[in-house]
Amino acid sequence: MDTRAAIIHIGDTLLRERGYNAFSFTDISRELDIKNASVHYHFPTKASLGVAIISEYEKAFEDLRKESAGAPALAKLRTFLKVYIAARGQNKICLVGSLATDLYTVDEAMQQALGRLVRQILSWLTAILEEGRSEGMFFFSGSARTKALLVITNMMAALQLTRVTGKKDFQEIKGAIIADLIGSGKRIKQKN
Amino acid sequence: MDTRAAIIHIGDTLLRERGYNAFSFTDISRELDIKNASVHYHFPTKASLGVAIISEYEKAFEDLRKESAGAPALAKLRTFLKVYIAARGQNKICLVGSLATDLYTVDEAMQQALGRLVRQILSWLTAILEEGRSEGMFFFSGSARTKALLVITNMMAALQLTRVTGKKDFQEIKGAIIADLIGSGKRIKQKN
DNA sequence: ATTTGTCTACCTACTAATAGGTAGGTATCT
DNA sequence: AGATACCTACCTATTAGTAGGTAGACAAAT
Repeated sequence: MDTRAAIIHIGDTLLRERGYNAFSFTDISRELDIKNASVHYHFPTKASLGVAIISEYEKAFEDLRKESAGAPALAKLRTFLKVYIAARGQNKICLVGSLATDLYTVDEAMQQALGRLVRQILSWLTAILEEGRSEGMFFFSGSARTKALLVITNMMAALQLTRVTGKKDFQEIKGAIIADLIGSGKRIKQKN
Repeated sequence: MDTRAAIIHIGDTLLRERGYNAFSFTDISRELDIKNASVHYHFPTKASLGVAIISEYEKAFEDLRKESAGAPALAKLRTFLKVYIAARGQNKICLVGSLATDLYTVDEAMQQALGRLVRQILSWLTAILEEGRSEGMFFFSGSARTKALLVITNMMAALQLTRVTGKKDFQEIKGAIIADLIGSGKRIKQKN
């Protein structure tokens, strides 16, 4: 693995484990057994590393979206949720949650990159939900975008909250989201 | 206002605006026009201030619970949600969300205090939901605790996410939570 | 074939600023 | 006299970041 990619990977890990203001270039350099100046060679500023990490997620989500393009909505949803399940397995929180907390302490370039990422994730999930509803697979009232906001906030904060309450609650939340969407409770569609 | 209370207040603000690792005793001392050593007089360590801030929330939630004790479940729910609405109005995130992000960078005493707070909030909301359901006011499937996890995660992350997507989305989420609970879509209760 | 120059990826050695925290002194009030 | 609430003055560690040097790879020019 090349150093630049390794720096991004370690930076991402530290960011989601400890938060943006709790890791330093020296933390990264120690992990790679190089000097902190060498990390600055690859990323002149911490903000430039931050933007690179966010961009990596934009790529990753774009890939997931393309890969699952032909699949049924439920499979797409599961692909989407796997991102958070994987994070929970490593006791990491989601990038968006981590950076939203520290939002006003980071560079404007990072804030803008984060905005792009959020819009991308939100539009993907909105499309999945809309598609699932028109397929008759998902049941929910209101706009697909609003439902997407609800599902994303559930998953985002589930990663944070269950650090305190325990991993079992994460499963609970994940299960409830899916059950609610596929209407396992045999709901009747409302007027409106 | 006495200095100790003022320190807690400013600390809370900074914590929820910028995150635990992005504020210092000097930030607080500047705001109060005293010296950083004077802040250390009231709180010997940063962790001790952190614990005091968390304890303040335990008290505040306890008070809210008592105050709303006689009210109907929907009124209690609104009282609960007001905490988050107020935060959104000030562009602050929730304490739990902020500290969960930085959880592994803070003192164990703070982690334990946060655990207590989370259990307290969760048990209050669970009781509200359970009560509302047996009153016939709220409709949801599954356990009240699971539903409480869903509502809390929605509100927690809504504060974070809508820093990026805009305040309107916060209203959207809040409205959807209430509509879902009171079953404005005229749902039919499922078997089980 | 060897010299030359350029590029990459590191290095040593440093800076100014800030962090959390401490020792010990002082003014005021009871 | 003793407690309270501040102060000055300091400490050590760490932060993000910089200046300038070097070893090795590679390609073109001699």
